[in-house]
Amino acid sequence: MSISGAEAEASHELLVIRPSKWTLVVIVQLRSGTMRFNELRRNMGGVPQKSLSQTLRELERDGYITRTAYATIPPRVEYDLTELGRELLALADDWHSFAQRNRRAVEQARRLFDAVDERPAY
Amino acid sequence: MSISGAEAEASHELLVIRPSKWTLVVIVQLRSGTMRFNELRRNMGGVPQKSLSQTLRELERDGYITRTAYATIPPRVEYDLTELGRELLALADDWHSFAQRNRRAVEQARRLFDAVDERPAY
DNA sequence: CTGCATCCTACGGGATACTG
DNA sequence: CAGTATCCCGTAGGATGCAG
Repeated sequence: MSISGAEAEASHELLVIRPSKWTLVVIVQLRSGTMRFNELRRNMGGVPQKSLSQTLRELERDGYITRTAYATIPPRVEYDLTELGRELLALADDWHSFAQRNRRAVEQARRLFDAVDERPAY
Repeated sequence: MSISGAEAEASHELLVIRPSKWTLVVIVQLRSGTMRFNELRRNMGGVPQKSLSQTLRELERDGYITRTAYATIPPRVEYDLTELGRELLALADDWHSFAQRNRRAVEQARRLFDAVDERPAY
């Protein structure tokens, strides 16, 4: 399988792998099951309501999560991963695993790179 | 393995999975081996020089690619994947594969979602 | 050929206030 | 409780011109 092709296609495909700041955080939060809006909000630290709403909306739109609203007072909305969402979760885990394994190496590489103040003729 | 934890930690980890617009495009371009600057540029479509430079610099800094400059006239610079870069390439392939498999499904989900103009009480 | 410097615009995303 | 509306700002990133 080769990715290289028309740049438009490449860009298009790669768009899928440039999630917004909070998308994958939501995905991993829903790992253990159903969650409500403010429940997510609390568990995700300082995420603004606007960002969370937008993220949830887009995830629902793309079919990664479901949204179930109950017409009670007070209102109550539950979010869940779909099958597709669980696949995305698997990918997120892969990335996280990768990041965990190589965090030190990358930090070290950065320090080395930054230490070379004599970087001539770029 | 659980991702959930302090939000700061989660954010930090997830930073690694929010590459810039061109990072993964470069990575997949280097799949087949060494490439020069303008060679990359041509194969990547309309990428501005600035963006490509920045991307290459950061990838080098983090240890994903190597940069070899030859002091010839005209100058010549070659880029290559490191071992770490190849691991990143593997992840990129996973994402691409995922995107390929589910492109239709996501498009369909979007159409369905957008078709519901009666979405009350969000 | 391989970059850097500059300018400019669009957009993500945070803070705050308000609503059903 | 679960959002929307508005404002504001930093930064990504595109276009252009210049340099070694």
